[in-house]
Amino acid sequence: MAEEPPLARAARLADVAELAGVSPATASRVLNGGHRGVREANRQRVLDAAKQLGYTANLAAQTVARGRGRGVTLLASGMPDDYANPVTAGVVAAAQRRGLPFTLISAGTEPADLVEAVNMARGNRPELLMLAGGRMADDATIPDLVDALQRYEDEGGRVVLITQKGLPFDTVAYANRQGGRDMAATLVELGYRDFAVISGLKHGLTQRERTEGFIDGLAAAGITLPADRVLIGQFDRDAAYALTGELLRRPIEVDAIFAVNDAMALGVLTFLRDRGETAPRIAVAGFDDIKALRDVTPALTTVHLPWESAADEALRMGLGPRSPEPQVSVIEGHVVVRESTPPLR
Amino acid sequence: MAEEPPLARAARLADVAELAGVSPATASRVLNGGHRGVREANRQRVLDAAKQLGYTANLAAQTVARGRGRGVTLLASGMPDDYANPVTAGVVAAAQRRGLPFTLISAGTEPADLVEAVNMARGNRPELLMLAGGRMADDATIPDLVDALQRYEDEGGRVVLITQKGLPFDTVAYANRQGGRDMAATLVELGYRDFAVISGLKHGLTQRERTEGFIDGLAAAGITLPADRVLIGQFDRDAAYALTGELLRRPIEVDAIFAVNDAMALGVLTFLRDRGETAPRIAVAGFDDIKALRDVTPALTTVHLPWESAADEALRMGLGPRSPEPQVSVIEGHVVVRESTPPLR
DNA sequence: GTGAAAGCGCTAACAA
DNA sequence: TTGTTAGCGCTTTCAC
Repeated sequence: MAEEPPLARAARLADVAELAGVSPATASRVLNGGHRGVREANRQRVLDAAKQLGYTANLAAQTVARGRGRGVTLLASGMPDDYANPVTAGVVAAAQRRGLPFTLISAGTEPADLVEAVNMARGNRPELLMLAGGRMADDATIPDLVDALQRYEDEGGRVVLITQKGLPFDTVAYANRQGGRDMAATLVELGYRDFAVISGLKHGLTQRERTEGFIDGLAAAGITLPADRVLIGQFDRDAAYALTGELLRRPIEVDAIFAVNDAMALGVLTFLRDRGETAPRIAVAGFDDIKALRDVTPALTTVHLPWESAADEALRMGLGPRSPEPQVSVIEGHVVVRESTPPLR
Repeated sequence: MAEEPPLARAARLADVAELAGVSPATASRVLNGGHRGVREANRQRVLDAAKQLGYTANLAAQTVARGRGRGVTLLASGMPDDYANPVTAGVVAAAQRRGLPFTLISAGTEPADLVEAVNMARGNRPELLMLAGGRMADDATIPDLVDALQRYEDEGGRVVLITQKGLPFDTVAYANRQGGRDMAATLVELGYRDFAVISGLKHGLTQRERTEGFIDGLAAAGITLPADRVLIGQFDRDAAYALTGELLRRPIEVDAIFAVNDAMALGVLTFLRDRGETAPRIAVAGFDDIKALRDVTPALTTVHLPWESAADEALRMGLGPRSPEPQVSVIEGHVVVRESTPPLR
């Protein structure tokens, strides 16, 4: 039985310095500071001492001393859902590639939660604060949000928005309207004529743009989509499932359904399957091209979005020099046709 | 044009105190410290001042002053994959429920990465450090890992392992062996006789236990599984896809395949579908019951694991008083029979 | 190249 | 109830 060390304390920089026989300043220089001038001999002793003591820099102390923490904090609204949030995955990967400490803060779903989460994130003083997630067009908390973020930038932090177009910060946005339009053109070309759209909450910007783009695209092909063909619910699979049922109960012809995201498309697909394949098979298209759906049958026609490069772009923006005007980088997707929308006839 | 404030600084506690006309100590008491005795009048003034200044506590400074940070840090090895890591999701949710700041650190896939990540996490001095992810039985870095974690506990931090059974720390483990055994019993009962197992890396503890449990279960039913019926590859979908092809190329009878996790089962399912449904349909079973697969066809028979409550249990352990001996909490799953394993005949 | 010393923003004894 | 005073561990001028 070894003596139980009753209450060890973490080794501090001072301990390392002492053991190495140098000053804290020197130890700091070799352990953290840019590899400036420290004589090789001392350098080695410090390194040895650090290893021997199992020294780990106290990041909090560094943050205090330096005035700003290292790393990226991603604020994602809502919980990580089952269809792995591709944005989060992309950012984690991108941050990892650059060796940046990554912190995920997930805010609740209420708009006010976001503001609160931003303030909490501010507390950590990360060098880059990224916000991801949809936003409501009529959100009353936007001024507060902008205010909090603005404050953060004024304090020297950086802010990058992903998906949150229209706010005065560097932004990576997806070409939602364009994608919707392209999808419409594609489906028309495949021979479909009677459409319905399964969309999310009325005021959500993302779904709204995708829906509008789709309608535009149909219009360009000479097709008018009656307003009652756009069904609205939550932005998720279950809502889509329910909405599809509602849609098919109506006495109308539908040969293709466009869901504004893949999760919802999955709901549609599942509903269609559950009710049994009746003769007139209905085509389904989504938006996002999330990987978790690649094994679904039938394979889903959707708008592919390059998540990884989008995340990379966001980091590039946020880590680069700050530009006087907010930059907006629009990421374009492209339609991928798969089995869920077979050519008609 | 408003004057550009050239270089604002974040409001500090001292600023708030000054504006409120009280001492920093008092301000600290109302803003952070337990709601102790502060005269209501002062209390209000501090609150007002804070709001007016847009004050956010500098968490790093608090951590330094208090000697320990608040919140939970989850160290997940590997990247968040497409089949949303259920452990991560569970912990995020559980932490959120308790209002605990949550940080996710994702380590690389090499064992050595884990150790490094632990040291990095130590730097943040979180009150609770959780490790999730599989572990190799023959991992040479285990002593280093244990050492780093031990150190952390000695310094006053808490460590909880999820899934990493067998290390001297509080642990939440899954009843892998049991689940495998139950699955075997279930399949036999359904009438299956000729089995194959698609498993992951030979030295992975999780997959090994599940495989052994399955074999035990078969044995208990009087069935011996030839060693060559256990195919081994990576712990993921793609490997399973390839292994299934390899398996079916052999001149043997197989009427059911047990994959050691759902992601792999998905690979099996997809391969089976891709090659076209030939007459003798092969049953498939998985393990985990991840939600992302709930819409797969045929619905997957699998071992359900209660992720949410497991995460809750982990937090409960880690946040509660430290017990002299490491606690191990075993979470049991149960077999859920779905369409992928129809009763034979 | 190296060290002394002054902070960074906050908390917590201890007095008052 | 409130303020004073030391720190917490680290970085960073600024001399030497």
